[in-house]
Amino acid sequence: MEKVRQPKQARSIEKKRKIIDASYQLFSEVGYFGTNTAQIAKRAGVSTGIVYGYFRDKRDILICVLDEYINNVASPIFAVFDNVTQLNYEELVPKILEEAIEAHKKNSKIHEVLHSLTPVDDLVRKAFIDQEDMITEKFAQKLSEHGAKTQGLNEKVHLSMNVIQSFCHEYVFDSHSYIDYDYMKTLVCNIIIGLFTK
Amino acid sequence: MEKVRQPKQARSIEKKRKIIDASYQLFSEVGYFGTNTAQIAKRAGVSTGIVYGYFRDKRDILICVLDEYINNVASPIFAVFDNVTQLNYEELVPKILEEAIEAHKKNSKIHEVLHSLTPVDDLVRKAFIDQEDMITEKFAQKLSEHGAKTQGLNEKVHLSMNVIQSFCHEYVFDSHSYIDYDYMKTLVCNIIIGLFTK
Amino acid sequence: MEKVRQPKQARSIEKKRKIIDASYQLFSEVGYFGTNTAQIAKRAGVSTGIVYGYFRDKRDILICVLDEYINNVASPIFAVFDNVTQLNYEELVPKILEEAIEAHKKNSKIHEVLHSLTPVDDLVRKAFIDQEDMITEKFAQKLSEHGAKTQGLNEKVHLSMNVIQSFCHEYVFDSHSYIDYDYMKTLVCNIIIGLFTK
Amino acid sequence: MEKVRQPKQARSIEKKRKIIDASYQLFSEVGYFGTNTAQIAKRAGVSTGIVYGYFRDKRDILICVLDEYINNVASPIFAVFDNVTQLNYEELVPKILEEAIEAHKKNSKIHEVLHSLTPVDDLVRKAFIDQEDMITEKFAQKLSEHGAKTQGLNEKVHLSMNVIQSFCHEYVFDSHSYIDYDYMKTLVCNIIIGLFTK
DNA sequence: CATGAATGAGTTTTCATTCAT
DNA sequence: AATGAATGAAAACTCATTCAT
Repeated sequence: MEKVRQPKQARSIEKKRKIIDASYQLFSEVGYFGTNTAQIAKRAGVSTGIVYGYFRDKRDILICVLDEYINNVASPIFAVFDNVTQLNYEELVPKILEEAIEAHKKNSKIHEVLHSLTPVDDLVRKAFIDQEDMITEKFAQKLSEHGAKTQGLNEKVHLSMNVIQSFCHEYVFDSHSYIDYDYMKTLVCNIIIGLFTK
Repeated sequence: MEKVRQPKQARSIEKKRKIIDASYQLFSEVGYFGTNTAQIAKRAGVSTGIVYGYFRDKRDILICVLDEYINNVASPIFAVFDNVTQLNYEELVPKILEEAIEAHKKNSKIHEVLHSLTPVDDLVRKAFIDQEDMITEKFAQKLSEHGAKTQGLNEKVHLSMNVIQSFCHEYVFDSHSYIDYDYMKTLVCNIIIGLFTK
Repeated sequence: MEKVRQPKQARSIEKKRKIIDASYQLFSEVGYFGTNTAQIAKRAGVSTGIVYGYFRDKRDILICVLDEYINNVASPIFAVFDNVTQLNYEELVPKILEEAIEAHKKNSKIHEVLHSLTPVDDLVRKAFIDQEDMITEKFAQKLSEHGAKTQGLNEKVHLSMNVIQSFCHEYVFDSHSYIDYDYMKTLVCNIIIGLFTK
Repeated sequence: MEKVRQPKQARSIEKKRKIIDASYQLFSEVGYFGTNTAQIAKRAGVSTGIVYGYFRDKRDILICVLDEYINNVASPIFAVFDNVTQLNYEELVPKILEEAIEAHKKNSKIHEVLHSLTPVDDLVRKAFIDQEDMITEKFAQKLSEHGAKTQGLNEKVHLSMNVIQSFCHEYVFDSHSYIDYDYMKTLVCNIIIGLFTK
């Protein structure tokens, strides 16, 4: 017996959107545990009751926000891959890095919040692992399609992803005054290019 | 007027220790928001009331757990640096990496939990930034003492730290079946060595 | 101004029926407080809104279910009385008992649920009292028509009804393994026959 | 992990008592579903929070009230049995009936409310069945100890109990103006005496 | 210092009822 | 008449913090 509405009509879809957006914002601002359903409803401009018309419970909202986030981040990255026609690392790597930075700029706060639930919610943990798997797989496939040597491909791709991720985090939060982030950026590019060309 | 006792006597210090240890464990197991003060008191073998004799509030416990964690992680790393007498990267980097992996094995769960609070608690955020600053500074200083070229030293050190951190995370959680983590480890070593020798 | 529709048209009457039937079932299954109006509407195949077109509120549905129940139980009993042509207790009493058992088998669950509301709803309480009054009166009248001595007739009839009721309850729920319910049935018959013939 | 306090100290026991008493009253007055935990706390003169210090949840309170009720009713009945020295039905039956009426006078309201939960809560149902079993067994045993013929003893005892119960209910609620309850009482006595002596 | 019972504001969630369409 | 989304008051329950002992 499914209790949660599967909104078909435009109005309903829009309202579900509003709730997800409100939650997305609030989770970004004050975290999951710092947000209550009343705030979500208020921010979304709906009543507390209707929230439970669209979502089973608060965690269900979290899962939807998570999906949203995964999409937001994955789409632009995949777009980059899709536009690759030939393997010129000197060109490709910086492009991916820029894209990743953009994605981080938009989503870094929610990323932190969602990732923070990883130790405490298995579904969230799994979602992050799956996301990494997907990106790694897609990237590795692209590379081998274009004739990259498969020696340790998965490991190289995955490691590159990690390096990019942690760099983006640094770059976006910009917390260390003694770091020249643009210089760091070239270091990161060189590392990754080196990984695949040597 | 300071309300929170500064325990001088051995018995008091020991009790404060017990509370911190209990919290450390519980936070690791079920997270900060999944732990309540009654559980902490029970695990520590003290009354709920006395917890507030040693700590201003729950967050104050968090801060102490954070300090504890910072020490646990920083000490062995610093110890490695202290034992360095000459700059042989081929030797030094793997040693540091092993040390970092060990530190992660012991502290990965609490690390995740504490780090998860950075988006929501400025003091926690600052503590993590400071920790990174300290490690970076100490490492960079050591390197320049031993005659490393200072060209982009901070950036290289910081980046290395990031790479090591994210690798350790991967290594410890071991979530991706298609990854040969030992091969990845050599990749990481080579990257870092390359960073400082080319 | 009466808000609740008095449905005149066939379709409307049928819809009201469906709602009552759905409620009857649900109340039987999970009780009055365990049933919500959304479930009723769903089971009846109507919208939640229209329920309030036919009923003032949830209690109003309860009252209608109660009426339904009263009819379901009273009709067969009265039918038995109507078929009585001469007073042969040895024949009549077992027949009534069988009829009562049948009525209980069909309605015991809803009976319990509705009766359970007597301490909390005066109208429900009154309905049960009225039902007993009606049955007692009808029965007593029948008996005096056929020349029964009127000495304590009401009391004897009422008591018989009580005995039958509690026995039927036992018989239907069959909760006590050490009881031979068929033997008990003969005891009950004898008691009642004795009541009127000695 | 037991969360609910097992009060050892006088003060605590007394407070648990107060909560049970308040619930007993409120359940009697407005039913289980008509009572909320705030009312219970208020009536008991405690905070809402502490209620959950003594009881797992609202149903746990119900179970305690049920135990209380079972005791209240069972004790005086058992007391009667214990004082029986020889089997003089003409004497014994009226005495038991009087005792049962007294018990009903004190507990009829809560009896109705608790019994009303029978269709909806298996533990409550079981408690009532067990209570009947206990009384039946105790009574039957007493009778056979004193040389009563065992032919259909359980059935006779159980049936007597039912008759007494339903009569007491009638007697206490006194809902039917056309009934002479005292005359009815003699009928009941005669029925039961007849059951065991013929 | 220490206890653990007590507080009560705050949280998630439900549901009878209303209302725009 | 009919729909079903929307409302919001109220419910059960939690927990950081206080306080009488």
